[in-house]
Amino acid sequence: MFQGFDDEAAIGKRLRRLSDLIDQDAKRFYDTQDVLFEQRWFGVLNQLVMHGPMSVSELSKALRISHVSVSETRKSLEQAKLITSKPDKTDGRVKRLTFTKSGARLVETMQPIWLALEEASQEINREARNIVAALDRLDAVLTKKSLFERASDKLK
Amino acid sequence: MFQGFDDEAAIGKRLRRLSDLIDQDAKRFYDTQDVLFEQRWFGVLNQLVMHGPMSVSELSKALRISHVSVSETRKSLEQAKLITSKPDKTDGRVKRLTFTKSGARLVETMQPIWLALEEASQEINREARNIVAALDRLDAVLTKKSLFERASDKLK
DNA sequence: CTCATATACGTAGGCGCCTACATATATGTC
DNA sequence: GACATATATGTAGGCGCCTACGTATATGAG
Repeated sequence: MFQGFDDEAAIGKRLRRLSDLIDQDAKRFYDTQDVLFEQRWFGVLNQLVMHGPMSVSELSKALRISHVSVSETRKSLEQAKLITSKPDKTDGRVKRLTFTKSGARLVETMQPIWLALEEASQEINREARNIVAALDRLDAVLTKKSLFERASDKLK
Repeated sequence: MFQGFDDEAAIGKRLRRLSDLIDQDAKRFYDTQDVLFEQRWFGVLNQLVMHGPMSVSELSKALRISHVSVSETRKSLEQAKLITSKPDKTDGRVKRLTFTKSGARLVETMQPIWLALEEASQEINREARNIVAALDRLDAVLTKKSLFERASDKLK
């Protein structure tokens, strides 16, 4: 007969499931605060708050997601009139995203909500005895040698 | 000015990113093995290997994903002629999924590939100093009190 | 036997990421 | 100045999950 594999060891699925749980809870939280907010906006808006205007490419690197995903988020934010794109003065390829007036107002509105989420995350991290450090380790281990390389080695 | 929040503490995003990294690597690995395989099939096929025929609802509970997601995977597996659904003898609502002949053959073909992925996962888990245990802790902490509840408390 | 409630499963539409590809611009070499 | 290569960004289509809703069947109380 065939061997079954321990689902609990399916790390990828567990990461995905926990991520979905957290996203769903954050969404419910936004909903109870009566704010129209797309979760993927947070990363971009947060980066613009911290660093001022940034390009799609810069945001892609800072957020460690593909430039396509950033571009889609930019589009959505522009449609909601929260940010605008301005061409770079010297490089014709680059557009820099910056807040509109209503974007700045939304960020002001979101501050206590984001602070509550941040504090809740810190509490969770403490109770889980530093899940962030564990994710750092996983990140480092996969950077050192990918699952693909490791699995390929096991087949030789 | 507005406060920026530490992206590194955005636990949900980090979980998602690591999950995507692992999924992408697994997909590349399947591609190099010249097998046409959808990643979401693994969980369902693996459960059927371990437990014999199971219903959508049972799989949903075992895999801890929604019954809709299981139903979509069932549809895809049926279209690939790897499983078939049979009505339950006593409960007209229930259909049980079971392997077809080519499904059983695919599982046989996949065994060394899945074993390689499993061994690579165990190696990663060891080097990351028990990421599985850390995910267990996060699971328990969120079960005890959700992000939603914690964030709601912070706003009071 | 009726009816309220619960459960199983399927479809529609959505979310947040991705790869592949295309177009425009920049850079560096010859 | 020409040309090869690199970079920035946008669109198309896809993946794997989700909620909401609808339909069919089961169960238990009265």
